[in-house]
Amino acid sequence: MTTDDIKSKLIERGLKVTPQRMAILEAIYSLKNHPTAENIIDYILKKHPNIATGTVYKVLGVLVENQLIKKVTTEKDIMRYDGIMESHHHLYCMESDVIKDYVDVELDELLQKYFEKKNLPGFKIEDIVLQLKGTFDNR
Amino acid sequence: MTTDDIKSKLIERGLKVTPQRMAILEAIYSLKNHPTAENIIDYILKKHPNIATGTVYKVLGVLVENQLIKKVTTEKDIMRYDGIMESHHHLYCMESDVIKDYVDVELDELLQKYFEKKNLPGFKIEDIVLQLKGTFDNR
DNA sequence: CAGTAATTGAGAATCATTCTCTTTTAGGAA
DNA sequence: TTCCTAAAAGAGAATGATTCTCAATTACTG
Repeated sequence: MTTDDIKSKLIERGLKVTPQRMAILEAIYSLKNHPTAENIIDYILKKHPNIATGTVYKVLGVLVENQLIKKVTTEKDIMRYDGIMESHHHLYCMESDVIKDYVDVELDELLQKYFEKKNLPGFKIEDIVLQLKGTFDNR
Repeated sequence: MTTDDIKSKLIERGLKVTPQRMAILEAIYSLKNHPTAENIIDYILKKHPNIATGTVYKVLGVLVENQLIKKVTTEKDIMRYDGIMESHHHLYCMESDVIKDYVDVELDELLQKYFEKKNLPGFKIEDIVLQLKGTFDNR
């Protein structure tokens, strides 16, 4: 993911390209494990000492609205963010709060077929998120 | 769900039976739509004008730890609570924040079988929660 | 019914997030 | 390129959910 790639993503959505938005997107792509706003701020401060906390939250909101990133919720009351927009699920470790991406095309197809047959009356599904809660055995 | 039923649940878990815990559990069972702590406090204040906010949060934490209730997360940063412990999923309406329970034994079996075969290396699944995000058509 | 550890109340403290308002800036137009 | 304007960012106060502290109260044990 180059700087130009990131810039293109913003332009595609009709968003102005600002250094702050570039830096925040770059941070989300670099930081693994679904960073919190705080993680992102810490990361960015190295290169942009003057970025305001409020700006980070504002930009994150804009990026979510424009579907460049996703919010990820856990049972902790801190929001986390995910830069991967392809369909995937999450393995959530309740002990360590680690969230691992879980891509499973076969499962997605299975679920899609299942819900095509079993129509949910009055509800239009837009996204199916499977949260697999558990613990990582080994390290 | 009678008062005695609720009391039994507390005793089963080895928890002391206090009026506050009784009232909070009763509130969660009565309030539909996965109440927030605030919803619960409002509900309880009618009968228990002196209950402290902090107590409600503390009790909610204890009830979650003891598996009498579950936390439910949405993209809003307010925690919601669920008194139904049987396996079920959620239809989450992104427009109205309504959360409807979705019980589907067939789906649970399908998922269970699927993950029995497809072993996830290094991860022990304890709970599978499907969040179906979308919108309710009518109403 | 007394003793004790657990629980609660009251309110301050914390911490993530939002808001307000002023200043700055990106990007289109001249 | 330079100008213009709406959009974005900065600074820091405000908000609001949740947690913490500590003294007073209470549920259960014996």
